[in-house]
Amino acid sequence: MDIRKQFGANVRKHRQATGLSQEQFALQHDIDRTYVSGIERGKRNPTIVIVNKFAKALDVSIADLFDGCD
Amino acid sequence: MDIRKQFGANVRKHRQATGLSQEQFALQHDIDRTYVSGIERGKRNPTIVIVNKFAKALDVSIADLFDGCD
DNA sequence: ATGTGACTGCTAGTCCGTC
DNA sequence: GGACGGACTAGCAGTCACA
Repeated sequence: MDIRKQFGANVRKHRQATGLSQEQFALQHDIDRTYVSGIERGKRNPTIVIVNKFAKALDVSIADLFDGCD
Repeated sequence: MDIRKQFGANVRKHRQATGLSQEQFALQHDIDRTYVSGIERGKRNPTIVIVNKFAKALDVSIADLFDGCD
């Protein structure tokens, strides 16, 4: 599976676990609304700094966001 | 600790575990030698596609490359 | 065998929208 | 609420000469 899709799926899973919408989540953590959308759909190829930002925002480890890769 | 430095340190650790020099490693996996150098020194902010490439080249999981990040 | 600055092409990251 | 498009700037990918 494409790593971008896997990463996006994990972001979505953990965001939904927080009960927040993409918009609420984006606003709360100072991220662009459309960027969250793009990430979750696997259309983006984020840098590790962004990965770190999402991990902290979702309150999960970075490893959790790469769960299922391989 | 800066995630770029942590990532770089982990890459270096696992590369050295293979017994290969930066140059040998770079040649073997079709990566530029100076790029490996930049990564290991934490001067680069690679994308997850690159992270995936390094994980496969080093034969470790992606989580291993983020070991020690909080 | 590795560190470093500089460079070009392209894309990551951001902002405005519509459906 | 979320998908998707266009446009823009900052910064990454990839490479080189040189130390």
